[in-house]
Amino acid sequence: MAGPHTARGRARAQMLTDIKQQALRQLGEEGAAALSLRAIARDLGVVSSGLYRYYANRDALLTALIIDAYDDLTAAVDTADADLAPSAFRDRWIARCAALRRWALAEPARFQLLYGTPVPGYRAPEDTVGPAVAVDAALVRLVADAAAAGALRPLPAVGSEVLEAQLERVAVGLGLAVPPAALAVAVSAVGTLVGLVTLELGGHFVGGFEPVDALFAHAVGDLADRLGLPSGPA
Amino acid sequence: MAGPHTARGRARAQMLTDIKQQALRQLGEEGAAALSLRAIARDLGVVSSGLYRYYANRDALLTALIIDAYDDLTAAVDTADADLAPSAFRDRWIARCAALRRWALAEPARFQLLYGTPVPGYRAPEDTVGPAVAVDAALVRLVADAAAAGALRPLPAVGSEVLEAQLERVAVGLGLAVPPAALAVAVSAVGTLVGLVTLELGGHFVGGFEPVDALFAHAVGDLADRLGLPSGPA
DNA sequence: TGTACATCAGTGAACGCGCGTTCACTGATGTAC
DNA sequence: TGTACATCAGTGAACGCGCGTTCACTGATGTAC
Repeated sequence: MAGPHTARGRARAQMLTDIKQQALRQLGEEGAAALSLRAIARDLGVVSSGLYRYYANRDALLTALIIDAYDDLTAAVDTADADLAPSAFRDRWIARCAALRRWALAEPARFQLLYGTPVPGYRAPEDTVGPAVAVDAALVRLVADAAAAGALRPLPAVGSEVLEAQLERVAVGLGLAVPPAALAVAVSAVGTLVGLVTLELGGHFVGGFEPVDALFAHAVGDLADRLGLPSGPA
Repeated sequence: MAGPHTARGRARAQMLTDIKQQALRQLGEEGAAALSLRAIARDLGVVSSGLYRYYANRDALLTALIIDAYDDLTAAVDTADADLAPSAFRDRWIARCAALRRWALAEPARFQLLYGTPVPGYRAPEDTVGPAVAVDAALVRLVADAAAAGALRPLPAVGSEVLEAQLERVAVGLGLAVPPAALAVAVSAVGTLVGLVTLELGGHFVGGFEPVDALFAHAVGDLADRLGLPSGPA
């Protein structure tokens, strides 16, 4: 392995990102299933077999793209409320949810890569689990913060021992202290966000709710209500 | 056109469904993007060019599969509460939501065909809009029935003129009388259902909430609470 | 500083495969008199 | 009921295209003495 301080090392790093960048361009135009190493090589002015110096095969490239996408989405969600007062939990929730949608609309193909139909013949390796969970964690963390600040409305128990146990296990897995009932709302909130964005990207709202902004904002506000998030210090 | 009472007519009808059936088998094994006319022909013991007597091209077959899938899903949802008392709105809601999930888990590829990543290069024609809307209508209709029976909790106004106008337009489009605020909840409920099922099919709950039954039931119950649906005559 | 060797990026040809769609055709089924 | 013609299902060959991956190779970049 050449270090990053040799010309080779720098060229290699550049090429790795060039490949991903071209892959993303293709992804945006044709969808993940049509992602082709030969087309990427063509666009880069390189012979297709040359790519195997950088990625072991097509699946390895897909995995890299998936991990990058999770990381980007997590970062988008996590930084969305940077300008808001830490105690403005409701506004922060809204900002984070909106960031998820904004990212998805800006990068539909990458969103579909994460939450759409599994790519035929591709099986996501373990490495993608951590980055995938980080997205959920970015939303749940806010709820945990609100809980720590005593800013969550007390919710009725979930009323299912199985679910209660699962929720506790997941909270531990995330390393976050969230009351089970609140976590249940947060997780199904992730479902709502993913579902609404999926429907929007799939054109299911065309002719009805387009633009979807108002519907999405209402749904997000509703979720905040269920969590009992207060607007903050005003 | 040979009528349906000639040997040719019957053979033709049979072949049309045989093709779809083989297509569904392939869909289940490889995903929609990999659907191939040649493979279907091979499975049917027919030469690939022969299929063009039945479907103008690959897209036409995809369209037929999509419409069938919407129709099946709608039927599954619509008949899910047939055994329940008409006034047991809450139980009926739960039954209908559960039917959607059950159908999706039984037919994951067909669900993804409807709500997953758009098939590359395929543009859904207008004919699919009606069947797509029918699924939503199957869920909203129950809410409309509850509203007509005075069984919906009065909800606060949605607080957005844009959204209010959209909701009214959609209600008219569906031909259903639903208070705007309740329709907003119902539509975002569709988002929640699609999102949770999408996450489940994508393996996002593995190691956390599997089996997802309890989480799903809780989310559906929560939605019923927001609509204020009563359990019925007890 | 200069030379000998090792590393590795990128080439070009090849393997073996798959696809959608068109076209002229043969032979069986259906229709009209 | 029997014959002449029209319809149409299915054939087989072909067009033109794309793909992932392997392999032996050349030539430039890097390393160790």
